Amino acid sequence: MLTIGKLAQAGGVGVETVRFYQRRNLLGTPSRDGGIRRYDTEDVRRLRFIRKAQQAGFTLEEIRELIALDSGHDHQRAREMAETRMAKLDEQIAELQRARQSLQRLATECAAGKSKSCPILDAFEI
Amino acid sequence: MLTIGKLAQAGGVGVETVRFYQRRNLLGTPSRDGGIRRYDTEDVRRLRFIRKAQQAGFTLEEIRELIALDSGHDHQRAREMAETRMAKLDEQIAELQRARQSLQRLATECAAGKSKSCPILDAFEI
DNA sequence: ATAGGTTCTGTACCATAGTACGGAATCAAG
DNA sequence: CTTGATTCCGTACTATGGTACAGAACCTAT
Repeated sequence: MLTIGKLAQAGGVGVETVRFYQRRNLLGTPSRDGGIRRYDTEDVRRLRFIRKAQQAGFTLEEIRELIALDSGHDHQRAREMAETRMAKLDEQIAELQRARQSLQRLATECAAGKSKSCPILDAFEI
Repeated sequence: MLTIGKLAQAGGVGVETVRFYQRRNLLGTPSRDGGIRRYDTEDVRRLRFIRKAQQAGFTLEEIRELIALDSGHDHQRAREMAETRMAKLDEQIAELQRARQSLQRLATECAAGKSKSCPILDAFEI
């Protein structure tokens, strides 16, 4: 059984973050040993789940739902959530690529120095 | 000369947003007509500049700096900022693509249904 | 036994980019 | 001239994901 500090260390997060996840119901209510929280390896797994899911772009609220699905073994809903998230990721990627392209074009024009004024600054002004 | 409401409308933002930009020094101090702010077409251009630069991924703080550069005609610094932003965009795009790929892999595996448990839920648990 | 590190609780604060609201004053239209 | 919209100011609140702190209690090692 781990104290909050050991759990945080094992999960690569801060102690306050564990307490924060607790408040958000991302971690179950731990057993107490004279007031002090005691965690097990399941909690470590849970903490790592949260970090991996975050990397996949899920919000903490979505992660809370995924955890609930895990208990209910609802594969269907999990697939749906993954697909929704992928669609969002595609949208975000496309948006960033558009931004990147227009910025690239402007920087190139600016480096070419054909116009008197800087196109990076100008371009937005239209 | 425009009132704050007309300026907001012209820039496609809310009145409160204009006041917010004012507080953040993204818009200059407007002239007053008996206490009431009066804006000109330059302010409309400025407002549109802000929105375009936001689309390119700049934060309001960076936009504040770009506006200062515009006054100082500092092309060099503007190019640097564009390049820094592009590098950040590349990083963000790569990160999202990694997230997308691992999610895709998981969803495909889940649909295939070879394993008893859902790989979307499992995969994070390792 | 005592010092220093952890943990407990609750609340407040950080950044980011706004949005909302109360109450007073003023402006425009009928 | 009155009604309704707009503007003023300051402050507080939203969402997201934490981070910090105060003051007390407790745990561990010397």
